[in-house]
Amino acid sequence: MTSKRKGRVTLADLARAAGVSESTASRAFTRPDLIRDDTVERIKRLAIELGYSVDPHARALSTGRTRNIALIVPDIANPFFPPLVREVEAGAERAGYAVFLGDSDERAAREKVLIDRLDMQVDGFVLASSRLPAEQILELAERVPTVLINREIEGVQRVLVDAASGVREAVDLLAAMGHSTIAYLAGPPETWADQQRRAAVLGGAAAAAVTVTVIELGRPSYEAGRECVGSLIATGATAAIAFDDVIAHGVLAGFSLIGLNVPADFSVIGCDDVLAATTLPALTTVSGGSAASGAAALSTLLGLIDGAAPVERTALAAHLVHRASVAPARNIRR
Amino acid sequence: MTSKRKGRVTLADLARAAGVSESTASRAFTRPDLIRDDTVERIKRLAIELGYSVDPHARALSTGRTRNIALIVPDIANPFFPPLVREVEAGAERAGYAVFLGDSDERAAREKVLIDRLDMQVDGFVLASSRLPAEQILELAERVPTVLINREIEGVQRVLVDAASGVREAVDLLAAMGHSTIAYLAGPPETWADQQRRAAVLGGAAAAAVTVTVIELGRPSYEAGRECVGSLIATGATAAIAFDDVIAHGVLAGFSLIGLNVPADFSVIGCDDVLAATTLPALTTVSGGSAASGAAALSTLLGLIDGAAPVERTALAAHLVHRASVAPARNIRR
DNA sequence: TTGAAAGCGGTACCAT
DNA sequence: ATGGTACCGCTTTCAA
Repeated sequence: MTSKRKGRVTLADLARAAGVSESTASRAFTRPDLIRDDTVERIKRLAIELGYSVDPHARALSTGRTRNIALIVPDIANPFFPPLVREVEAGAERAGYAVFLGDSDERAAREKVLIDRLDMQVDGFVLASSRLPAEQILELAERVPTVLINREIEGVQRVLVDAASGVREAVDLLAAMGHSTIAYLAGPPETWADQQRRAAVLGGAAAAAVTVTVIELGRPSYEAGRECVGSLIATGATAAIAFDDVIAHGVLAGFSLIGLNVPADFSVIGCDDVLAATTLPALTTVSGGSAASGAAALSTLLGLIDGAAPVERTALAAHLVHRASVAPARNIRR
Repeated sequence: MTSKRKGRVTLADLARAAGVSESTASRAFTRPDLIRDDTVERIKRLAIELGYSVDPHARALSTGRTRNIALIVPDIANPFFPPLVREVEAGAERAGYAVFLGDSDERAAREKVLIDRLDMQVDGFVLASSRLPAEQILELAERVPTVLINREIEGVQRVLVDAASGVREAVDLLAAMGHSTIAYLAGPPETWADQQRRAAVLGGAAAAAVTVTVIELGRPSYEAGRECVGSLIATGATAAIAFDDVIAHGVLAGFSLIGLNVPADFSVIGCDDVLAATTLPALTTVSGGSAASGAAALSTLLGLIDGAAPVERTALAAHLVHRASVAPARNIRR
């Protein structure tokens, strides 16, 4: 029993100083209603004076509750996540929870390892864009409170950024602008977000009678966007909807590099609205709310932890934000 | 004693199943060298079979070590931090540590609260760009292993991105390009990073005989950068060095908005190199290594935790990365 | 309203 | 090489 850090003040010390039993001292914090007011006050005063604070481990060992939660993201460097993390963080702090952050590097195996390491140390999980197979998530969720962000699994609490409606708007806008051939720059096909957006583009295009070519990009990145411009033009499309803003941003750069003008020569629409108006031209995008999804997931999780049965599925409406990267069609090849 | 989650397998269960004492079962994991090889193997196999895993709280309570660390940042949404977080995260996982993330929202008070909440739950802290008064940091550091990033306090372990040399290069480049009047777009004056960069600009300018005006911007943001362009031009400067890339990016937008061309009409240099070549024009910047500082801080912290006495001060050299936002001077006013 | 004492799940010292 | 057992610091019956 390696004694802990420095001269930590324990509950026993506090109780002795206050001339009460440990039970009473403990209750002064956990069930003050059971203790005489003046006693409570005396103990609390003494606690501050002596610098006492409860040992979370000891408490957790005895209660089984940790007041910690875990947030797992596939890539903290992807601009979609920082605002989400920020909200979870802020909300957790308000509720008196601390948060473990795990970065799975987009790999299911790592995600699993992170979850296992954290499992016993938290009261619940928020899994953002989880890459784990559904069975594993189900198994986890029935054992410990778990909320998914942008992953759809029946029976598991989840918060979904419903980009579909916004993507429809995007397709309709392009159609209205005379774009009869467009492209969808796809994200990781294993993600719910891509599946949903892809379906929305395809569905919307069919309804509006526009032709769409899907270009697979793999890991969504600025470079991938920049480099796909050649094949993009080759499809004969006059406009593109990208899986996310990062890709769209790259596309913007790609066009600029070859001397083509967006939106005059080609229209581009992104998703997520995480770059705000910081691109040139300002990116027209489907705004869903990275931050909002974080906030929603957190409150759902807190509800779950407190034994409530929150809405199992929360859909956050997304809508198209018109900025400057879309204009009427005009054939760029001559 | 609210029993913990579901039917957790405890060490006692495992020991019973293996027909050994708890001591032996425990040692199979912590000191396998003390136990007969076949016994160790049998216990470990059984552990997997039964789904046993040690309870971190119980272990922490008894050993005083948590295998957790805390990372506190002022704003996870500031692009300087995600790569840093990523590195800390990755390194921690490799070493078998989990990481708590705290976002102080640039406020010392919140930072203090976060630290207090996490204090007992971690083996050490990494404080990035801490806003806390030096005494508080010193007090913390002498009680628990602590490493600072971009904060200079004698006696406390720290990792510093030494932008000075890179900033000098920047000033020299501008001078060589004929810019005789430049501006420094300052960051939060209470941060070490700003103090250091400001001094480097001022010092470098004096040495190169160029005039420099400092423009105070407060919280560094894209908007602040975009909006300061007017006053920037009013100073008569023909080039600017910004506290960070985010501000520089805003400045780029500001110029574009009023129809001025960077770098033809005005040269801009950033700091941190977190936007890579994603701006238009690609931003010339002082590259310090957000990621590198995270990695360095983590290994320093692990050293500290293991009782080593690592170098107290690690300076990461920064250098100028030439991209496209700088060109020879040319008076923009006529 | 308060106290005594039995855990919570491990670790590590002291024996054997 | 293994076992017995006293903690680690707190919560929570059960009694008084």
